[in-house]
Amino acid sequence: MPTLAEVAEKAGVSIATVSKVLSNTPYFTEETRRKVMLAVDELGYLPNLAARALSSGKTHLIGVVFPYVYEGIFTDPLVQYILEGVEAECNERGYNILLSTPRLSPDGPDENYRRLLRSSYLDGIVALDNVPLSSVLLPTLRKNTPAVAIGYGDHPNFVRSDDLQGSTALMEHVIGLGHRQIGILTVDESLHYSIQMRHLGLQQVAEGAGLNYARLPKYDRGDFSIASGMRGALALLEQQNNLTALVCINDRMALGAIQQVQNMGLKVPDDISIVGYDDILSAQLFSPQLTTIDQRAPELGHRAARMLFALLNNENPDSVVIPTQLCVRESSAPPNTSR
Amino acid sequence: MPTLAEVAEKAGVSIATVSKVLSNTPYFTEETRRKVMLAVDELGYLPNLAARALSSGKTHLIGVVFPYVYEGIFTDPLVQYILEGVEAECNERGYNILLSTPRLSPDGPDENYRRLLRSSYLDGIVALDNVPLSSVLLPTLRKNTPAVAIGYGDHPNFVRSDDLQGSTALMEHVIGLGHRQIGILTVDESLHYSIQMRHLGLQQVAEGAGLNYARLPKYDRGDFSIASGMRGALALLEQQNNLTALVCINDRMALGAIQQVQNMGLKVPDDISIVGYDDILSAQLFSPQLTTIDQRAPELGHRAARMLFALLNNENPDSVVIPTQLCVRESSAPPNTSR
DNA sequence: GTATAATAGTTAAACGCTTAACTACTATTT
DNA sequence: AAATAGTAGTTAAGCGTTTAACTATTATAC
Repeated sequence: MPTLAEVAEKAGVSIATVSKVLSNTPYFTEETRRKVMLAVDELGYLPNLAARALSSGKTHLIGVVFPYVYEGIFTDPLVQYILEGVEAECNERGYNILLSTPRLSPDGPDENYRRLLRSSYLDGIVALDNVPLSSVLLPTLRKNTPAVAIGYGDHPNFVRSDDLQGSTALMEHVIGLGHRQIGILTVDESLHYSIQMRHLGLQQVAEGAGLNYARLPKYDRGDFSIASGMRGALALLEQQNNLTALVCINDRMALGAIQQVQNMGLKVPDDISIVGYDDILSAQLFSPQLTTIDQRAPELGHRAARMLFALLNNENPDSVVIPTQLCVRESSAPPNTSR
Repeated sequence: MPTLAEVAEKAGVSIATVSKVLSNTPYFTEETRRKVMLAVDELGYLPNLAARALSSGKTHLIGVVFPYVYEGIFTDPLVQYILEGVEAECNERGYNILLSTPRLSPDGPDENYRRLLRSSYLDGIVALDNVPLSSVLLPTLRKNTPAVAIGYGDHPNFVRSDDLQGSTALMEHVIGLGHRQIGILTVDESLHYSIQMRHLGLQQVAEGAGLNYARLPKYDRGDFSIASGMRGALALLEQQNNLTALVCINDRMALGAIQQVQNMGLKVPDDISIVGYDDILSAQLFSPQLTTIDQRAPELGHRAARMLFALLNNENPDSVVIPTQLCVRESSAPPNTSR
């Protein structure tokens, strides 16, 4: 690979001149600029990014961090959409994405990740930070790396979906339809801040309607999977067979629940309403189409990236809470009073 | 951030000694090693990756390249599974992933990407290379960057799914059920090598069964989307209403086709069989469950990454063709002779 | 008892770029 | 006419590592 020195020699100028011409510094004649560019073209010169990074302290590399808290994180629609959004913003600005998926433990993220964070290799970081187990962003604060958290991690710059508003809207929809015998399918909330917020929304609305939330039939040993949705629906209906609605903490569990109750000979929504959260692709394809909450995940990625670039620009962007959208489809209806 | 020099001073040895101790070179006393490690711990030293990259020429960064040929590539299940597989292998070895999504044009990939490739910033590259429009790997050959292609791009090291075998199995299944009035829903094959191979498999089996493949009703203006599957099914059935089977080039179009024929009052598979290709998540959730081909995409990612590490290790790995698996589910059945 | 090999460390060059500090010349102001 | 400001380019230091080449000491062989 040709270096600046070779370009400089070919163009008959100094190394510094070439460097400055390439970075568009003023004070050069058209003639010099032309000579340099010609030499660059002829040699096919491209800057060595490592050298540039060492010298300038800028890598044009953005770390995008998804803690690896369960198998197959890239098949998580939230992760996909965030990536989509961040990629678009970075591409537009000529930044590259370094994808990092640290393994978490109570002691914090793994060694490799900590090394990366403090290696001066990343100009900035966007991290999905929703896991109480350990924050992936704590170390950035110490080193003053610009960073944006997506979620509820304790960080000055964040973007998050309004889980409270979303779950409130979802529960209001269910209760507004007239349901009172409601089962909840969820996961261990200690794993996820956003899940805690969703629970809070469900609880507030339930109690506003005079229901004792703590007493509602609840299955909380799910793991977001379809299979666990099936198990959960089975468990709840065996426990109390007059339930008229199941509220699920995510779409995949809701889809599992629908399959399970259909297998048991019940009709959705005639015999039982089932609602989810996320609005994944399958939610619209499934029959019946799933009533759910669209959390506008691509927007999370876009906003987080734009916020990060504002930080890199020494601006002072405001944190953002993005409202969700209730999608009423076929899987929810008023309770069947004849049952 | 502390540097080697500071560690060296604190430990009372030279910079070179610290560097060598850290990279586990032999010939040091236990005493020296201990002193160095102590200083490293006390200062919280972490190597500057840019400096290391410049000096050693190794970045421990693997480029993972997905050409951005359509909106929302990260929601493509093939991309997800490949990423999943590559990530697992890289994480195990302490390598990081640089995610690159070049925009393609007939002149080749975009400027940014070409710059990246030749910047000495990547130790190796795994690229999804299936688009005849332009190869994303051509430039790597010139620079001797170790690279593995996933797909049919013209490259000495590749991993690919056996699309010919997969489409052969799919068509044999349909014809084996007794179908002869078969419609094809597909996309413009000039866009994708793998699609060309799938067509070839369909054609060979069809002609082996005495059908004139060129004469089969065909809709080839799809774009992989559900919506285009609906349009395609409508177009074919309007053209010829005695079709007993639709073979779709991917699952999303198949799901669209099923919805469309159901809207038209037909039953799947009683009135018409519909099969897809890919085995996406929704394929198993949809009702009826979709008969399709599982191309074992995660395996593609794993194998490609392992192949790349073999190259980095100066070994000479063989290219791989991975067989697919036919998944027979509910959406296909023998033709209804009463129609 | 000397040559050879192994061990334990140091010195200094190199990687390729950016940029502060400097020189030299020309144009403008007072 | 001298001082100042603007333009056009060069010199050289510095970024933080790695590593070849070197020195010095100790152990082993014959």
